[in-house]
Amino acid sequence: MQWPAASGEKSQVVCPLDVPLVCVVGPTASGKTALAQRIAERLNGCVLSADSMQIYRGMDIGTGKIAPADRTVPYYGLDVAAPGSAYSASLFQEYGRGVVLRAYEQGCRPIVCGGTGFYVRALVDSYDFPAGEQVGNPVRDAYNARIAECGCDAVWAELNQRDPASAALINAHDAKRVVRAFELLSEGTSYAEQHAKLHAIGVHFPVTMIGLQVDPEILRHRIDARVDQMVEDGLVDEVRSLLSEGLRDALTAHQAIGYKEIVQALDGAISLDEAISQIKFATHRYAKRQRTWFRKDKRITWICADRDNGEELLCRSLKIVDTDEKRYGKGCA
RNA sequence: GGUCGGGUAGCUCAGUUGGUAGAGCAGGGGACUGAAAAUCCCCGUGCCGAGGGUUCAAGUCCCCCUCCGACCA
Repeated sequence: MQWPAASGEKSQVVCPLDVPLVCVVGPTASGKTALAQRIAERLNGCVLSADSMQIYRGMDIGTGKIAPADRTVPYYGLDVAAPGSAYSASLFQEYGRGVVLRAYEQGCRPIVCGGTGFYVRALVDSYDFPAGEQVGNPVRDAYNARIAECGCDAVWAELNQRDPASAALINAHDAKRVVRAFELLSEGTSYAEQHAKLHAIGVHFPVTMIGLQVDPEILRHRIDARVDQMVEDGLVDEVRSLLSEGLRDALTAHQAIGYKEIVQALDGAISLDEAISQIKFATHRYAKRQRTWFRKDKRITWICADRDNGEELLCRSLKIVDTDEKRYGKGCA
């Protein structure tokens, strides 16, 4: 996997900014939001959340969305979509890039707060998503139905007939990607073709990436405490009210950790205690995947957030931002 | 005190007629171009409670001890 060069290399920059775009990344419960907000306060900026679930209106407690009363700077990327709608990385790319450019125009510095690695990359790197039906894609529906009927392996075998290059890149059990491969074929491209571009991806915005690193054991305890707090704060009621708005049929929102489990508890399939412990375990695994995703991005400067020491984290972050700006400034001159 | 269960991987447990152990969960690692909090791939040595005995060979049979649970007193 190739990663774009450091932000200082201007030649690759498609859409140059005056200064690098600051991104705070890291696993869930690492303290991204608090740090991003503090940085935004200092830099006279705003926060752009890059989070596939906080994007949904009404999903507040379970996604760890910062409460309106606690917001000290303008926020973007929250409550952008209805929970029933299907959002995506490409929609976020379009939205997020608009936010970034508008903010710079207005002299407000956006600070990206990213939990969804794919969204951050779609925003910041030169991903080029092919055109096609975004919602209610008939190809997607058709192949999902086929997989439900014949099993994923059989449908993968069919893909292997039509497009062996793509099939070779996709595991025969990976239903999401098998379906996506057929979608891409219907759009005149292929999974293999798109995948090949990964190795040559450039940067769209120059970035300063700050990663919050927390010892896994400490993070696990923090997650558990946070889940208990969410339940105390009324997660069950939130899910109940989302159900009345059609959460059950929501393609994406229904997959959110903390929501799908509570839905099961409300249905009586599992007890509330079981749901709570499942939410904790699912969140641990999610944090592990986030760690894996961000770990390979060499642009990230990691800072230790084992302890909740906001001032220290802010100082270190501002230093990183400052250093990067100087380097970038030099590159431009 | 007596009877019966049971003590095997961090947890819940499998382990066939004796051939030195294996699942699920948890955990770890990895992949990822329009669902990404999704989806998928890889990773299991543990005094088989302690001690003794039978046997070429014991998690598995016998004895004894110990701990937990249930029942009877």
